[in-house]
Amino acid sequence: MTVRTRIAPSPTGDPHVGTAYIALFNLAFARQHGGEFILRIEDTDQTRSTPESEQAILDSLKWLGLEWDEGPDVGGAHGPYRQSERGDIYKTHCDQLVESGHAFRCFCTSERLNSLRAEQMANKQSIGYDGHCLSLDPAEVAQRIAAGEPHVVRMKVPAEGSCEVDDMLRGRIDIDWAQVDMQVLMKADGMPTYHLANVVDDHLMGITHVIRGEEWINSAPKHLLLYKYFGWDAPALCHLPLLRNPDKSKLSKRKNPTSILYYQRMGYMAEAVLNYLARMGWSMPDEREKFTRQEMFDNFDIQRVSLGGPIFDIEKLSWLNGLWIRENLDSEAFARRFQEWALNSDYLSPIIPLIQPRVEKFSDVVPLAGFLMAGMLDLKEEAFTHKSLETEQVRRILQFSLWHLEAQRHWDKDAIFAELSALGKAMDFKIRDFLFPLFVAIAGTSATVSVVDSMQILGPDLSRARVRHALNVLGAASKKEGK
RNA sequence: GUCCCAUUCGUCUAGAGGUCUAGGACACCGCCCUUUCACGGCGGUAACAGGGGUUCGAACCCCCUAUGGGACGCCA
Repeated sequence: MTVRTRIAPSPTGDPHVGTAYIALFNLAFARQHGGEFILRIEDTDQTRSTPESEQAILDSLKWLGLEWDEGPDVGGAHGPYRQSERGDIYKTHCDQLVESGHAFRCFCTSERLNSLRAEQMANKQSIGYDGHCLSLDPAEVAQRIAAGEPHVVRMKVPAEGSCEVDDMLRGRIDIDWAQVDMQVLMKADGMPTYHLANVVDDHLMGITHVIRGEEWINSAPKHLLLYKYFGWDAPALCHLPLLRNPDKSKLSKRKNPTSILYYQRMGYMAEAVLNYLARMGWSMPDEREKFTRQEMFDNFDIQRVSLGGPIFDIEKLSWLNGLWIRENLDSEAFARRFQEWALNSDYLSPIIPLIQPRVEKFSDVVPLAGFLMAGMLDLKEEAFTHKSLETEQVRRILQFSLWHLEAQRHWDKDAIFAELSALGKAMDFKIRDFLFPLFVAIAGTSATVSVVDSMQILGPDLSRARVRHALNVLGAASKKEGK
């Protein structure tokens, strides 16, 4: 048995806890059945993954104690096998589908597709490709290809009936073929879409079980149909519930820290984070809350997964982490772990040049740089009083900065500074005034080291969380200055 | 808008027709322990979304409604 999941690196390079969640259940299922677990990085678009973002997610999963098997090299154009020289397996398979009449070439422009969509939206029809190029004359197709006209390849879909999707947890799900779009398989640039790549290399790699997030249920018919077109056996499918924000929407960084790096920086133990993730939608047969990775694997039963989307509750995670710290670490281990967390040279070396010029005694270090080893700061509203800024302006600065920080893709100090200084200028503040609220939000005081350096060191999620916290301390930005 | 998935205390969950006056955990409240705080111990508040069936009997099965979420890209 070979189980796999696919992960997409985040464009910002932040490894998402949802990814770890899915990976954990894949691993548990595979180990429970003595099978392999294959992890593939999926990014045929290549807009998300860079060597750094891929490494970041892999490192985070390792930190959590998750492991995976290599699996065979099937020569895919992407993923960990991107380096492969074995040629384009997707093009070959795609051509095969065109020849067998299961797929067709489509020359429609994106303008036509956009207006089609707009029209369907206006007429309240269901949205999808209208089959415009479905029955083009083969001679014409050949001619247009020869002329170098850009085109894509789309899969054909049955005109009527429905697709039966068998989900390991949900049983049978019927989806009408009318709901299934004639999915693009091969893009105009010659890269496969996720759907094609997914099916082709899963088959080539001998995948027997696919455990993925709930958001894929609707595309399951496309995948199943492709297996059928190729004449291959489809793997068993399992769709796990999605982790949620406290407002029940899909867990997102706008509302929550979602990066594994954040939990690392906050000083959670990997064992506890993994333990907590395991409790999302799953429970031990004896209902105990605290258990190790191995204990989970020994008792794992995927049928015990509950389907309601669980809300990621940081308070309970913290409680669990406290249990781990108190019960599983003796003084020596605690000392070692703490040292690894706070005083390792990777973390410390970028900090030293920042603080060394500003201290007179070693005893100045903790008061000056302690905020770089803290979680949320204990801020008071008074800390934000400034000689020339009104409270309302402080709020606006923090709110706008937060929005910009949330959108920040490359989290390094130069990029952050460029972004903030442009924003400050646009809002017509002097840069030193503009930065003041951010100093307080990030460091608790304005008399400290560079705020953008600090943000880089703290990382995006923790920095954003602190700015968010500062806004909470100041009250909602909309609230009018009355007192 | 169309389709799909879900719905047990505020939150995570146990519960596979009778053992459910629904159990555990987090959070919250109270008491005890304690020079403080935390830890720990004990106790408490708090839920089967609503309505119809099926059945001798329903949290559990079926239908409808409601609510929440997800999907509808040459993203994954």
